[in-house]
Amino acid sequence: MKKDQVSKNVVWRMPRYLRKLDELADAGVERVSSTELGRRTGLTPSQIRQDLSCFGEFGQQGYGYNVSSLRAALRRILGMEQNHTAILVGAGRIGQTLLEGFDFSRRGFALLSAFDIRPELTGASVGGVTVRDAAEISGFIRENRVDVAILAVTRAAAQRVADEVIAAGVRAIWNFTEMDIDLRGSGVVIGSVHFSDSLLSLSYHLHEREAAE
Amino acid sequence: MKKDQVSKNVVWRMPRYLRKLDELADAGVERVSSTELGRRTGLTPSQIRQDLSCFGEFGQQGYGYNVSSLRAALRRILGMEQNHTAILVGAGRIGQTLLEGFDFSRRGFALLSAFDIRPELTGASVGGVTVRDAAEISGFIRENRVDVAILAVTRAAAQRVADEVIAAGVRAIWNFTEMDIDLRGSGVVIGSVHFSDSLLSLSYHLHEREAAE
DNA sequence: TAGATTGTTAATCGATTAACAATC
DNA sequence: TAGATTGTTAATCGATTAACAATC
Repeated sequence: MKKDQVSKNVVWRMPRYLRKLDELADAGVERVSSTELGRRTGLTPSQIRQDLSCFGEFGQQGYGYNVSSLRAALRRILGMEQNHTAILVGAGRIGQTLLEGFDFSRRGFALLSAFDIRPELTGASVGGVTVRDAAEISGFIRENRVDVAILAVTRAAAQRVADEVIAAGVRAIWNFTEMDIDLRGSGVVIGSVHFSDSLLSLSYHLHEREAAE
Repeated sequence: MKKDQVSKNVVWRMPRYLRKLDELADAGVERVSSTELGRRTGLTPSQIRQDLSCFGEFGQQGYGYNVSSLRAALRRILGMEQNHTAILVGAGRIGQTLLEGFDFSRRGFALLSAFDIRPELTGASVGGVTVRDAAEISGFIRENRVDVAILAVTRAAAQRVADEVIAAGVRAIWNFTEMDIDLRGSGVVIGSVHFSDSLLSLSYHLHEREAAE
C-alpha cells in the first residue's frame, strides 16, 4: 500500500537498489527475488519488500521482480524521468570535476550553465558547459527554469550564494561545501556531499578498531 | 556513562558537532549549551546530550560545554590525533581534486603516495604527492603502515583494486567509486562518497515536491 | 543561594525483522 | 497442483525525546 510519507532511510536505499538493478540488467538477468537482492545488498529480504511497498506493488508472488520493469519504476520514483535542470555555482576544482566527469544526463539532469566570480574562468567551456560571470546567476535563474543549484564555492561564500539562488527561485541545492546551509525556511530541498564528514566517520571507526586491539 | 557500541547515526553526527565547535571557536565563543548547539544544528538538546554521553562527560551543570575542551575531545574521539596515513589509488579527476584541494592534514591524515596505471601520470607530483605506478601498490603497503586506501578508480577496476589493497593489509577504504565494495569478510572499515546516490535522493525529494503541487 | 544546565532514566516514537495468508 | 515468493500485518528492536534529580 502506497505510503504518503516515506522515511529518509528508505529514500537513501532506493538509489542503491537501482544500481543493483542496473548491474543485473547489464548482466542480462531477467528476474530477481527480494532474497537475491538482499544477498547482493546486505539487507534483509523483508526490508527490501517493505521499502518497495512504500511506492506500490512491483513484484509477483512466486516469481519475484522483473528486473527491467522494477528498474523503470525506480527511475520514475527517483524523478529521473523529470528532465530536471541544474546550474553549477563555483567552477573550481570540485566544480570542474563535476562538469567533466559526472554524467548528469544519465541521472536525468540537464546541466544548463556554470558560474564563477573569477574573470579568467568566465567565457570558457568546461565539459561542454559555458562558464558565466557570477553576476548573472539571479538573472539566469529567473529567465530559465532551474531546479537545482550545485554549490561548489568556498565556505565563506556558501551561505551568501545559497541565499541568492533561493531568492531567485531554485527548488533545490546540491551542496559540496563543508558548510551547513540555512534554508531560511524557504522550503528548498537540500542534499549535501561532505567529504570531510565522511572521512572523519571512517577515522572514528579506524581508531575504534585500533583501540579494541 | 560511556557506551561500548555507538550507533552509526551517532557517529555520523559527531563530525557535524565538531564543525560547529570549530565555527564557535573561530568566533571566539568560550562556552555553549546543548540548547544553543541544538539551535545551530537543528537537533534537539536532548539528542546532543545523549550523543555526547556515549563517549563520556564533557559538560558542567549550570554552565554547558567549554568550546575548546569539547572540541579537543571530539577530535580525539574521531581519531584525528592518531596520525593516520593514506594512499590514493587512481589519480584521475576526482583523485587529483582530492590531492590538490582536500586538506588531509587538517583531518589528521598524512597522504603518503598516489598510484595510477597510466604511465603518463606516474612520476608526476600532484598537490605535493608523488604518483607511482599501480604495480607498486602492494609493495608500498607492505613496506609502509597504510591505514586508508582511497579508491578513486573506474567502476570496472574498483573491486579488483579493493581486493589488492585489502590483501596487502590496509585497515580501511574510502570509496569514491559508484560501486558497493565487497570486503570479503576481511574486517576492513569502509566509508563511501556516492555522488550519484546523493543526487538521486535529491531528485526524489524534488519530484515528490513537484507531485504535491 | 537561585538559576541554569548537565547526565541519565523512563517514555515515546519509528524502523527493522519475522511471520504468514494470498496468489502467481 | 506444488513450490516459490510477494505484500502486509504483527512483533521486536533501536533511536529519539521528554522529564528530572543532581549539581555547578
